[in-house]
This record gives sequence, C-alpha cells and structure tokens, in this order.
Amino acid sequence: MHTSERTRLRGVANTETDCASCPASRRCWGEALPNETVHARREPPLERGARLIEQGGAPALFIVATGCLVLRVGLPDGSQRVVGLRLPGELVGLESYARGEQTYTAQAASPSAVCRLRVPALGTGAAHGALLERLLLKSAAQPERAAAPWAGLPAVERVAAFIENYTQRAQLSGREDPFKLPLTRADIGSYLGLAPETVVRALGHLSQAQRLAVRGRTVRLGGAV
Amino acid sequence: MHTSERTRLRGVANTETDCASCPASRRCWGEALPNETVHARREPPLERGARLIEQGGAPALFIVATGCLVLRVGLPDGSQRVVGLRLPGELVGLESYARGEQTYTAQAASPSAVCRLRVPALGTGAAHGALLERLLLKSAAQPERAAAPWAGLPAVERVAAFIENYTQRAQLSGREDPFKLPLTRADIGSYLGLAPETVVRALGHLSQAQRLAVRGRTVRLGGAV
DNA sequence: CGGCCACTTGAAAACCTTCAACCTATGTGG
DNA sequence: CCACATAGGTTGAAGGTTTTCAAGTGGCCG
Repeated sequence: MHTSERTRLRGVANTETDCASCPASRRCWGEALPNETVHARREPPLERGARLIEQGGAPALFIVATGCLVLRVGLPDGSQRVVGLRLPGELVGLESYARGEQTYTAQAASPSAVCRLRVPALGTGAAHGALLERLLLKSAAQPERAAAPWAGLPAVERVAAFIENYTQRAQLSGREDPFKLPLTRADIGSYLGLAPETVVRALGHLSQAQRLAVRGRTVRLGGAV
Repeated sequence: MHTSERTRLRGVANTETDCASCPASRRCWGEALPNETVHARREPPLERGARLIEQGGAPALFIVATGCLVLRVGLPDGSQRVVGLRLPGELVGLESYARGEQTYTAQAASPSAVCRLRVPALGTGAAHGALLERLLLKSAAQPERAAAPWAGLPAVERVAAFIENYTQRAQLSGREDPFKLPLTRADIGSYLGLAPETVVRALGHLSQAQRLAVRGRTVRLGGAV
C-alpha cells in the first residue's frame, strides 16, 4: 500500500463509509464495486500481537485491509493451535454468525488494519442482497474450504506448499521479492502440524535445494520450482 | 429416512419444487423454512461410486439429502486425495461459484440422493436475499472452515477425531448405533494424511482401549470417551 | 471356482518429535 | 553506550511413530 493511501485511510478510521469510496476497494472486492453495496468502518490499527477477536466472543465480521492475522483455537486440553491465516482482502469472523460466537482467536501477526463490515441483522433476513452475494462468493473462495491438501506430505513439501500458498495469497506485487514471513517457526509448525524444529530443518532443505533462500523471516523464492 | 418419505421424494425427482414443501426440509434448512425461500430439484439417486460433479466441471450447487459424498482433488502429480465428506444437509459445489469451475470431484460413498439448488444467476446480482442469507450461514458453518484441527495429533487421535466428527455430522438418530462407515480405510487415510495400514492399526488400538468396537466398516461407539 | 478388492498383520526403514544445548537479534535498564 | 534479559531461531542425538514393503486373509460377484 502506498503511503498516501495509508494516510487517507487513517483519516477515516472509525467512520462508517461506503466501500465503493475506499481507494483500496479493489483489493477487497475486485474491480468494480457499485455504490451502496458494502458499508464498513475502518478500525484503529492493530499492533503486532494485538487481538482482534477472542474465541467465544460476540459475532462480528471483519475484512483485512493490511497486515496479517493469525487464527488460533484453544483445545479442550488447554493447548492452542494455529488454524489459519488471513491476508488483505480476506474475511475474519464469518463463522461466528453460524455458531453464535467466535470460533477462533484472531491476533495480528504483523501491524495490521481491518475494517468492520456492517452486516444488517445477518440471521434475521434484513440484509441487502448484493452484500450477501459478495460475502457468499468471498466465503466460497476462502482458503480452507477443504481439508488441508498437504496432509500426509513429507514435512519439506508441507512447508514448501505453505510458503507458496502464502506468496500467492499475499499479493506480493513483484517488487517485494525478498519478503518477510509474519509467522514464527512455531506458528508455522502449529499450522502444519509439525514441530518448530522440523520447520527449521525443512526450510534448510529447501534452501539447499535452491528452492528458496531463507534468513530469519526473510524469504526469497528461488529458481527451481 | 422413512420409506414413505423416500417414496414421496422419488415421486418429485426432476421436478422443481419449493423446499418448504419438502417433508425433509428441516434436515436441510432447520425448523422453519418460509415458502419461496429456496427452490430445488431432486436429482436421480446416485449409486455407490457414481459421480455427482467432476473437478473442473461447470459450476453447480447441490445439497445432500441422503447418503454420503466423498470429495477428492487430483494433484498435479496425478495422485488423488480425499479433501472432504458431505453428509445430509450439507452443501456440495459452492466453491465452484468463486472459481468458475468445480474444485473437486464428488462421488457417492454410499447410495445417495441430492437436490440441485436453483441459484438465480449467482454472480450477477439477481439472487433472492433470503436464499443468499441461508446459503451464507450454511457456508459459514461448513466443516472445513479452518485448517484440520487434528494435524499433528498422533494417528490414533486423528482417527478417533474423524469418527467422532462423522458421528456428530451424520445425524445418527440414536437407533442406528452400530452404524456403517461409508469410507474405505484407504479413503480415511487419504483424508487424514495417514497410510491405510496406519488407519487399520489405529482402529485396532481404539478397539482395545474400549473406545469403540470395529468390525469391517461397522462401528459402535464404546464406553470410555 | 477364480479373481478382485478391501482389509489385516509383521518387520524394517524412514521420518518426525523430543530434549537439551547453544546461538542471535532485539529491546530494556542502568 | 553497554550489560543483560528475553524471545525466537538453530543444531545434534536419541527415541518413538509412521510409512513402506511384503505376504496373507476374507468376502463378494461374475
């Protein structure tokens, strides 16, 4: 995002606006968003580590504007697992309208900004058709629509698939080639079902195989696919 | 499902009807479905092994009436993986409206029946609000909304979680306690990311631990949770 | 009856996790 | 500005789990 845009968006924080008037509307809703289709309110920026929603909390729906959110669920035994990522343009919290409460905790993995979507009385039949249709299509397109396709792959391939999936979803517009992963090895491991040490070693193997170059959280995609 | 209902539904196969007039409407849409909310057409019954949709095929949306569908994706390397199950009341094919084509193949794991949902021009803004809202809520409630929570668990726990999840989703109305799993060990393994042999051994362990009783595809839930 | 497919079992090899130690970067307080 | 504390990252070795391979069983259908 350009600085000018960021500045302008900060200006409208906490103001309810029509998404059609947002300079970043294309990122969230695609090419042409007609007026009055979606209303949203830019929330105050989230620092790294800040929580947007809490598992069990009240239903609410957000769309990520910038940054990256990590979704975690607390298991009955007290442990936590990462169950998803949300990148700019993706929805957070939709599941809560089906369950009556938030099904996961969402925490900023890097400094992030989100917009709260105004969904008039979802569940009572009062919402606007065009908005619902947008949401439905977005929902159908969400990342985890089916079981993790990497289940059962060896650790190296899982990590490779994760990185590739991340780069495709984060619209890294080419310029930012050496990009920065917002997640710790532990979080990646939790998401993929691997120990953090295994993630480290897998990244090492991928580096040695020239499939990518890693140093800390900085990653550059490397020649051989 | 009672015989009388099955007969009646067969009677309306290939006839477009209002779901509100369907005797099984509650299973799909919950308690009260107002008239004219959803229109559907009962498709000819699917025998075990029959394919409902093909990966890459034209967008279409179904709701499972009876039976069980297995969803598979073909990977670039030619192999196939099971990425989901669909049980009565669940949607099949919704993702296709976001992608423009079907993202998985759906095959009947047991004799099944489905209804094709009439979604007026989804993607063009002409659909009815109440229908969209129903679909959105259903979509938000779908099983694989987040990464598989069993990733990283030991094989025995994965299989146990799978069985439990299955029994909860299949509305086994108590009477059918020794129920029949419609999937082969290989399919379960593919879904969970385990080798078929590992599924066999995990089921063995669960049996010995009295957590369930298995013989072939017949399963009875056993005392200790 | 024969063939096929799903299922089962055993043993060896491969893989991943665990544990423990150590390293590096970052930020804080003195 | 340095010393220290902390969190994340890295590495090695041991042990456990899972996969793989191989062989054998059981049921179902032509």
